[in-house]
Amino acid sequence: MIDTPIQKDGLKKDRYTIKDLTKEFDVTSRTLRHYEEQGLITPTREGQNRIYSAADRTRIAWVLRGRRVGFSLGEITEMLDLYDLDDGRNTQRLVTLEKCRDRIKALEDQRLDIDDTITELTGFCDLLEDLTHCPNTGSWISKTTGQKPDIKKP
Amino acid sequence: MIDTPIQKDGLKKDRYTIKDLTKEFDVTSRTLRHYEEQGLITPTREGQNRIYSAADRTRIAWVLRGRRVGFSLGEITEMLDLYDLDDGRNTQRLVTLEKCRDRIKALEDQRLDIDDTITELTGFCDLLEDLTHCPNTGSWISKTTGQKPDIKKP
DNA sequence: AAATAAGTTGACGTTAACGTAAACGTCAAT
DNA sequence: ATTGACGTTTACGTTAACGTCAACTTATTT
Repeated sequence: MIDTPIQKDGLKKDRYTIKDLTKEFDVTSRTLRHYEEQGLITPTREGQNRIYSAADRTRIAWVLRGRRVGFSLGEITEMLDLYDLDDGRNTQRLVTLEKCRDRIKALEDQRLDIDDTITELTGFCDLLEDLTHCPNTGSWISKTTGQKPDIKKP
Repeated sequence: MIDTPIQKDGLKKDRYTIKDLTKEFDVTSRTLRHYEEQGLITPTREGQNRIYSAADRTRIAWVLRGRRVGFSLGEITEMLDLYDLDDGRNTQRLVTLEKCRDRIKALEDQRLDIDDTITELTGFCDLLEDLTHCPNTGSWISKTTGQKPDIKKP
């Protein structure tokens, strides 16, 4: 779960300036305005300045997490819209449910890809650790087997 | 592991046309040429036509997997270069090893993000499944608790 | 021979996700 | 009252990762 912000006085914060959030999430203000342009967040105004709510903050966290795992802003919009049960139609609920499941499936596939990549890279690390340079021949050999490794060059 | 291509005659294939690979990976030829322009693959030529080796094919698989998990072509180039132990310097090996570990760390972080997202979406799915529309009030209530759900709107 | 298919090389176009710069408002502190 | 720090809008610029199109060559089929 995305953590709830707690103030020093122990209250949940419900007011954030743009600076607060750029610092917290390490993004530029341009980025937050961009998300606003795209309709991903809708901060209120105080005079001319933007004031972000706790809900805005939560959505920003969603967006950034989505970006990190490779989703486009459009896809993230879709995902956030899933939470938006507006009218009371049941078909709408079922469609939302299906989309939601599709998203989960995509994420699970992505997870498999990541696991595979980690496995490959880890294997390569092990190989690298085992390698040592042979000054006689000028090439690499294995510490354990004394043999040349099987490294494929492009 | 990326699977090794086996022909009908049981031999490992070492010659692929561009069509072969576009079909296998479901990408356009433009994409493969783009990867070549970026130096990610270096197919040989037969007359004017490109001929891809098994190594090329393996690299393409890497690139596409990398793309799926959100890496840029530049980052993927880096990752592939990790496999490229050129001269015999040990420092180079150590640098490679470190980069490799960094990549693994990044991938593990990404997996955490994915798991979190899956958890949230799954929780929301459960909530959706439990919901039913109440014709009297015109709003949604829980089948099990009979209460209104806690859906946060933006 | 003519047509069709599949490949090639430029080279310009497109989209997403911001970056960046200009020109201005506002408020507290010096 | 002026200097910063922080905010705003407007709008053009940039980068990555291809798409798209034109104008070929080359091989195969009719």
